[in-house]
Amino acid sequence: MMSTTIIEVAAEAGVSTATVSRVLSQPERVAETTRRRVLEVVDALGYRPNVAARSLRTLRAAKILLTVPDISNPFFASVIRGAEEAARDAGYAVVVGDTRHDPEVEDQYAEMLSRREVDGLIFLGHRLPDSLTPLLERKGNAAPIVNGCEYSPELGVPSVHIDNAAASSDAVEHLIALNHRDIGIITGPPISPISRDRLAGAMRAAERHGVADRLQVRVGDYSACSAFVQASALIERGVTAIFCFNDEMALGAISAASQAGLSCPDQISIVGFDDLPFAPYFQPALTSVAQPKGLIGRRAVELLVGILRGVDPPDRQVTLEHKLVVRNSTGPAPLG
Amino acid sequence: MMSTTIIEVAAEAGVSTATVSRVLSQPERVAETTRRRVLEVVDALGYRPNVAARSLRTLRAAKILLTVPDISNPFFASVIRGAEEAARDAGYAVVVGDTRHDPEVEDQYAEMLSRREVDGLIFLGHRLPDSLTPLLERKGNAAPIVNGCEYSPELGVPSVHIDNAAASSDAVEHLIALNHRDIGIITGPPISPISRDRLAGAMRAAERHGVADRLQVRVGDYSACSAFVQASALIERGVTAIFCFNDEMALGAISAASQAGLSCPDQISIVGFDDLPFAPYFQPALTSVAQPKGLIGRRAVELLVGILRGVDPPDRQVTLEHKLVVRNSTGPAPLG
DNA sequence: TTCGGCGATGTAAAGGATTACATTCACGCC
DNA sequence: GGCGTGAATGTAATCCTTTACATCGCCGAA
Repeated sequence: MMSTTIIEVAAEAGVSTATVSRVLSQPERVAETTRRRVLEVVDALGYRPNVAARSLRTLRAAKILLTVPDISNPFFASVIRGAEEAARDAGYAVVVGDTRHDPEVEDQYAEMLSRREVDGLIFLGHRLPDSLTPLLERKGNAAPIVNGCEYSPELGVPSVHIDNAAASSDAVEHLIALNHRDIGIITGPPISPISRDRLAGAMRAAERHGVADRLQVRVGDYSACSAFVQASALIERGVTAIFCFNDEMALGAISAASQAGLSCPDQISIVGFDDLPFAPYFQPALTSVAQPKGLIGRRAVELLVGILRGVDPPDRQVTLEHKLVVRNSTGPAPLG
Repeated sequence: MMSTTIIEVAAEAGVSTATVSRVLSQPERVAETTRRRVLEVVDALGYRPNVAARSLRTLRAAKILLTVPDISNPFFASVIRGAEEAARDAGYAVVVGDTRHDPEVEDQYAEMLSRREVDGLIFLGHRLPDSLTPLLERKGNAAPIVNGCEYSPELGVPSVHIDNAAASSDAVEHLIALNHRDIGIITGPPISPISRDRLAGAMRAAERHGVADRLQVRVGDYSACSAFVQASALIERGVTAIFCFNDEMALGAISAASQAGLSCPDQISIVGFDDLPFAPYFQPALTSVAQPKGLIGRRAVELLVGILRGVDPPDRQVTLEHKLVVRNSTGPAPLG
């Protein structure tokens, strides 16, 4: 039942536990022959260091917690992958937590940090659990917490994100260039800074072209279902284009358009956000704003690892490039 | 820097560490007044038990590892949610690992079990990492390992799944009832038992109706892209219906049909598998075989927790109900 | 009054790895 | 020959909790 310990390995190899430990964590400090002998015994006995004991002693868990607000959104999957790769490079494992937008669950996960089950936290939502504020105050810039995708300056936490306003502006500019004037927008929940930024960017673009007053804004919740409802309403009010703040909502909007007997892109144009892996396979292929998803994850981890190592990061705010990918769901506005 | 320990709490509250520990883990064994006083101090000092020390002592990590082959597949997201809920009910946290179908990564995650970082493992793929075979041999039925979604009898591991053959058979029966005779199938990788079972079920249904020899089988890899390619080939060979072994591939097939100038469902019918949350929003809304995703996760956890508690599960194989959800991507075979 | 029993609490021994510090030994140089 | 140096290894304290066992009162029964 009880698994082999370092003591048994040491006994079997005829060395002290210290030597065994060194063989495993700082091999260069052990003589070649000894090292080989110890490794043989380790192998023969199937010895695996007990992480609990190790992390008790070292105060390191070698783990990073990554919480996502909705794991069923494939957008986050790519971020997770990028994070895992970077974490592995730095010698950390990633624990993924799905908070389902639930503050209580967020709190539960945050506890893992307080209890030192993980060395740091990357959260992709916009809420920082209350239980972390003491830590944040105590440690200041050294608090091992990083925000990804979203960015709320008031949290005082380093973060990695794109320029959501500019990205959103690009999308609207694209529609305006196609002669659309009556543009509908389906946002995310207003509480999300990401959604606010995107809305601001969209407004700005509309203003630049004098169509701000014709902009029709509707609030969605990032689900296809919510977008279906809102898009139906927008269509009824005569928009010729709809910009959705994520791809899943764009799917709902396309569905609503089809339901209303409008063909996309001939009669209505639809733009999404995130450029999910299967956006090219939607009917029609979706025009969408691409974020460097994997890179966001990677840079967030790098930022966090920097903090954990005690090196002050050059930038506590990292802004990455976005890119509008034009496909078949957008076209010239129908005439008059 | 160092956080508060149980010793400081004990000192502050004027009791022994044993009492503090008991207040936290078996409150009923401590007198009301003492308990209250200790809890106050715990609160005041912001004491959080150190999990490393605890799990070192108790040999329990209170964590379950759940590995998925591809976290970007929303199908798994629902399974993960079900698992998390059940785990929480049982006092466990879930660590999610994305293996990307990579055996090496699977091995790395399996190591977490060997190192006792987690108490048990639920894997949703079809491969059991080699490093676990010793454990499996040693512990036999008591090995804390459960398989979900897939099922390979030869692994000798308990598992939770649907009857994939029957489900697949249902899908083909549906197509045949709509008068389709030239049916194309896009499978998953042949190595996956799930894909083999589904293929067997589809063949059986075709045989029952004497159209087995007209069945055209193509191998996909569960990606929209692979399905696009295979579906294009199938269309060229004149099938009137395509059954894809997941929804993402169905999306690719629809895209291929549209590319080929065929309208779905009028000229070609397409069936998916999994019934993803946004299947209703595809164009056309997708007919798909639904699995009880959340329940799969939940039952897998229950099975695992049973093993961890040492109670022999009533069934080491749990088969759950599937259901064919008919929407607009399937219709009567075109005449002639 | 005495004592068994029981509830509440304390004492101290694990649990397994890391690591500061101590020791040993071989080597080379004066 | 003596001694400093540095590499290789050993000794033992430490990380923080949990828990078996011991202790201490107190109450009720004899």
